[in-house]
Amino acid sequence: MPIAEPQSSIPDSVGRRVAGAGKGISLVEKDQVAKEHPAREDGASTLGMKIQRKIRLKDVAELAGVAVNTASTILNRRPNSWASKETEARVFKAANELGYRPSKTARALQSGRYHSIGLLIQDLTNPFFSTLADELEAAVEERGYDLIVENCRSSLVRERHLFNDLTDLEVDGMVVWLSDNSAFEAELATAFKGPLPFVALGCGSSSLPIPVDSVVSNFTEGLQQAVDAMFELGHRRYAFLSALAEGQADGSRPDLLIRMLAEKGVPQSSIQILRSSHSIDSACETVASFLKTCGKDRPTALFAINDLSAMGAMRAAIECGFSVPKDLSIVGVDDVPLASYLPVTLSSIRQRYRKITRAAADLLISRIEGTVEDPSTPTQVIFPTHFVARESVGPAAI
Amino acid sequence: MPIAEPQSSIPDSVGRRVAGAGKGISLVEKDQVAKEHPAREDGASTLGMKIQRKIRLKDVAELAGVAVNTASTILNRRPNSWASKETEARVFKAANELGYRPSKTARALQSGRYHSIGLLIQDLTNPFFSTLADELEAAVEERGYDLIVENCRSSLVRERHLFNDLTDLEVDGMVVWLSDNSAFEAELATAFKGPLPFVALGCGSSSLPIPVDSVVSNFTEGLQQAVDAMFELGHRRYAFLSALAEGQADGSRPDLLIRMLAEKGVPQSSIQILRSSHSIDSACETVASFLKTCGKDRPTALFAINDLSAMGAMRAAIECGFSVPKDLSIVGVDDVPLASYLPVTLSSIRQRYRKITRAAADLLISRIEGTVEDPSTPTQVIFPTHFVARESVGPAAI
DNA sequence: CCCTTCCTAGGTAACGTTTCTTATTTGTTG
DNA sequence: CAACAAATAAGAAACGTTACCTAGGAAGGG
Repeated sequence: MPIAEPQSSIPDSVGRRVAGAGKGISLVEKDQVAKEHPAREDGASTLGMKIQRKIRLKDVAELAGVAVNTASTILNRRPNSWASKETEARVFKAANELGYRPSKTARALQSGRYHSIGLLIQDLTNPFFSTLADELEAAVEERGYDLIVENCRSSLVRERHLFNDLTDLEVDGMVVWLSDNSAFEAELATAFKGPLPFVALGCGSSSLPIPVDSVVSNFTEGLQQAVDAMFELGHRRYAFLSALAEGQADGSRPDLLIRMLAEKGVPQSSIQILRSSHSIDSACETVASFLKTCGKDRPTALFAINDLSAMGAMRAAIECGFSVPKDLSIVGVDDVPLASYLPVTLSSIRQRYRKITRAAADLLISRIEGTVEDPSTPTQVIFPTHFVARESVGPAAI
Repeated sequence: MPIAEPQSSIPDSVGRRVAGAGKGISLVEKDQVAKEHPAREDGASTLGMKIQRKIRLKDVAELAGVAVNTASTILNRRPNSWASKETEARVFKAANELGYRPSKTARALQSGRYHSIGLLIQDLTNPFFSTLADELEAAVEERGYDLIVENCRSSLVRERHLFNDLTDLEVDGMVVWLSDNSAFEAELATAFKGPLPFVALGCGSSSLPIPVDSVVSNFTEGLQQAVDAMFELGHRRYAFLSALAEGQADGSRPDLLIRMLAEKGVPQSSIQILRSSHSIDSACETVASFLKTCGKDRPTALFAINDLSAMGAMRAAIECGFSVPKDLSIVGVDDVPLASYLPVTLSSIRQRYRKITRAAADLLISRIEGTVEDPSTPTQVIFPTHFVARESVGPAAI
């Protein structure tokens, strides 16, 4: 509700729709009044009913008997809002009576500010990203911004396209979760120097930092906890369900796992790297066909690159006649809300959605509003991750 | 890529970023050139690097040696695009050299068209809605529109607020999936007469039709199939996990179930109506506390209002020590993609996402573009639903 | 009593497009 | 050979805001 007088609240919003009917100002009836301006006939709804012309600031100003800029100043409560109390009241009254709603478009065109921020994600149907979007929306809305979701729908070319045309998206800033920050190293650096503020999100390991504003989860800690726990449970043969290509996720993750397991004396030959795309069906297929062919030294534990893949893997295991966790323990990444509600609850490496989105919103908005101390150096925020054990892990079968 | 000459494709998009550097037109360096116009200094990135002023159509026109409107006409390939071949070529060349990107905002302000449509949904974190959004986005994008997701985040007041301020959202049309179409009857009717085209989505039963453009799933068929199947499996005591209030979902669903079961001789006293909010945790709690207290004539089958609730219910059953489907069979609604990948795959009443979203997009866009035969009468599209049996249902335990 | 200063406004020019109307050339026809 | 139509282009006015600058009157100080 942009229009609200300090003291009194505005009339109910349904009332606004029909207000002004008696004023002869904003309604066009049949078509007797219509000729004063060749008003866009809106095509639809041309049968005997009133169609309402857009109410402009000018209409409000006229009704209140002031100039448009005066009305603008008052309605926007600009600093140095000099207007007298009575004028102010007249303007608010007129605005409410007419049901004035400012045009965001005109505002944006003039001011260059959009009051919205964009979020670039891989795949909205992945619960991880939809949760992220949901949280981020809440975070930016608190601060007066709308969220525009840019969904790549799992297409890498769409991702690159959207990222390169970032300034086409008319927003004040962007939050981006790329499939692989290191694959976008050059573009990230370029974009950081560009006019559009943005924050890169991601799930990083020691290969960090990337030289742009960013909020990342430190994957190392959570993975270490998971590895410790799995080793403790007796697992000695592992599978890692990774992305299709190196480029489709933080490429260091498999290496990280290999290194951690090596420290415990697990040879690399006991670690199977599986690759699938990020969709659940692809994960399921990949794991199923692996389980059917891997013979006697089948892994007893599987790490998946995210929870969605982990779910696919779990399904594959079950379909192949294995029981989770008795025959195969499974660990995901993200800890999506759903993980703890599956029929076999999923163990996962938790990312702090809420914290990540709040931090990203804070960082981005301070960048947008110019309240950042040293604009030339990137700010990096890192949040820890940790392992959450649930039903999907158990002791290794001998 | 809005700017592309019919024959030749545009230069690579990274190149565009720095193109024009030698022309002395669009770049401001250090701050020697900067005084000709008090250009918005973009706060960020003020250290010795070039910041690029937005390239306007005017710049393109100047470089090409034509008037702005000429450039506009050419770049937009307007019908009656009279311009001579050479002029056209000059304009395209200039646009590509400068990396011109039209301002959507200015375009929208002038033309009143936004080239985007909005989608109003309850809860983006519900896989049903995120899938719907994903599909709808694909559908409208094919037809040249962007999708703007308006997420109510499960807040009914937000829903009503957003719906009432529909015209505030600057889009060419809306697709809305309300929590309960019948609760919005008056608003829907009003909005249908309003200037903004919209299509109502929903899951209806015989209480349809609603008198606005709409695309609905006929819930009756799928439910009938499910009821038949469950009865066949021997189930005689049922639970229905419904929305918190009548107003939070199609209110006729419980009645429908009761009626169908009555036809089979199942008395209403054998049907427990449970109520929870639409979140998975709420569903889980509700069902868990019900199962803990329901004593000996515990239902053997549960219908949930949607798949998310069904998952919550399944988890509740498991946590209470029951096995699905041995002790309790569970049926959801929606058939979200995830349903068939759960460790215990979920039986569900399938809605045709793809068809629904395509139909909604077609209908809405024909409305927007004025290609609808009789604009005053609403069009209604109904798709069938059907029952998909999976692991979560089985024969009733005696 | 006049010159400043505050208070309260209004005027006008942007913002970057599209659209409507007008003007110039060139070629064609009666 | 004049008049008229295409063809090609430009001019100017919108679209609905906000931003910057100027102006009138009242109060106050010298």
